[in-house]
Amino acid sequence: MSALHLYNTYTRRTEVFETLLPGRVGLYVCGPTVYGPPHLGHVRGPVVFDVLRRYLEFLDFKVRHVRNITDVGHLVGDVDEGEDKLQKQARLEQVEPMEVAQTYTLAYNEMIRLMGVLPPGIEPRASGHIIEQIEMIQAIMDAGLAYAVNGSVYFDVLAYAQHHEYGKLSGRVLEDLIAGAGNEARELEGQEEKRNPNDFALWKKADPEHIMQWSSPWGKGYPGWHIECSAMSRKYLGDVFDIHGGGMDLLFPHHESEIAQSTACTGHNPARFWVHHNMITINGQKMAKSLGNGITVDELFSGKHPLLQQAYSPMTLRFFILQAHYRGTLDFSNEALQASEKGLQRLWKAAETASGLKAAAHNEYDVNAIVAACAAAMNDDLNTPQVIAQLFEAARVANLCNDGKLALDAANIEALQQLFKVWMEDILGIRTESAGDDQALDGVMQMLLDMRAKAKADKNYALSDEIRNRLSALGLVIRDGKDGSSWSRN
RNA sequence: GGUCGGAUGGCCGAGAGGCUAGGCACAGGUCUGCAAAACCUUCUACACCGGUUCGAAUCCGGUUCCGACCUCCA
Repeated sequence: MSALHLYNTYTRRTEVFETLLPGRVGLYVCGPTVYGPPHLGHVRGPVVFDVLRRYLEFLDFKVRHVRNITDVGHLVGDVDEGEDKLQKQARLEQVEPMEVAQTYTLAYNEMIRLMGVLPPGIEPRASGHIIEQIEMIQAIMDAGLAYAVNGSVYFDVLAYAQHHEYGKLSGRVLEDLIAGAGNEARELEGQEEKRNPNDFALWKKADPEHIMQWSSPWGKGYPGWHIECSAMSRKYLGDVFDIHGGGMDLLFPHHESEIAQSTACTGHNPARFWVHHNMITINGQKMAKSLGNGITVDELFSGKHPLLQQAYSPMTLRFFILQAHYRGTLDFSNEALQASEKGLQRLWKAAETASGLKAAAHNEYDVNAIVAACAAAMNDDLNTPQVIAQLFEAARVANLCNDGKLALDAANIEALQQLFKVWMEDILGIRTESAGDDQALDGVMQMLLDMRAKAKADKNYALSDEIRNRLSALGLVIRDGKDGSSWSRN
């Protein structure tokens, strides 16, 4: 494909990506609710949309990337009678809600930074945009599509549905929702206040003991979950913007409600493209805190979890995520992670090999064919697995050339080097993790390698083996190559 | 129960009417004091039953199994 195509959940079709304004892209992505340590599932979205953002920038778009932090507003919804998620956690830990939010916001950002995710241009917090949310709620009320009851405000789904489609994004039929509404599962707090069980909260009245609360025209309270994204995306990207992204589990009710809120307020679906990534599963099941099968990112990086056979590096995780298409589920397993780890190392080595290739007078391989294939794959709804397959083809070419089995001229060698730089590093964001940043250690290791080389030259194998074995016991592996030895942490 | 999506070789995962996905593992080879590593080569699969077609993993119908959403969720 010669132009970027994206699957639009709203239309259920793959469409040519066209921007509202020439050369500019407004991209809003739903960020995490920061009430616990980030797990594997939290990290897929940031990586997927980081690659989208990088690719858009590669295509010379100026991207305004907004990713929010939800630090207020989620209702627990079950036995806790609408208690705010953040507040609940805070009570357990005996700290301020904002302290909890800050702790996990920092943890989240640190984890994805390690994975090479570029920071968004704007990272708004829900708690910092209460005024905007109140204004938006007021506008929806002014439009006659929301009502206040006893200090809370609810969105009037039935009134809205008279003039707009409700349920299109998530493929839901309102009649079915109404029919299913009587089910036993719907015992939400405040249900008796609603005109219709499908109405959702825009503003919730807070009890006096509720720590997180703000003044509003309807009394002290706090905003509903869905309104924050509507208010913040509108503030920074306008009434209508190009791409709204998030996980598929947010389709309903979150994104459906966002569309309803924005439409009620501005008359428009806020996003031209709705892009959703699929879930990470473990043994075929969604990873979720409530299911107790979550592995935190920190546990993955340290290897400290019963399900983990070893630690996996941040780039291994990134590579693992990108080896699957973003709209498919991705099943976690040690075997799969280990396969990614090895494949990634092969790519890195090949990139290094490519940087040292010597040009031949004639040429036997057209590297630009690989480049074209990479572009076609990305344009086809971000098919990163195919881009990676092309990178492995490039690795093969680099290795063959290095072995003298394939001739490349200067132009093609240059193209090959650029291929790794542009497609692997810049666009997929896969960068080398340096084995040791410790210069002293590097120096010591080089000294030992030199001494061992001398021992080998003297056929003193007892000594050379001792050096290798003792380093191995320390977790430092020596590999003998054709052009000398190298080392790495196991 | 409703809505939607899946079932691909030992594992992970692309593709989508005829043409190699790719990675990992396995096997063979090159290299090597030994070992490891690295590199090259190889391995031909699409849940089941019907149908459409010159031709189906890919389209249609049915069956079985799995998952997601419908309630907070990346």
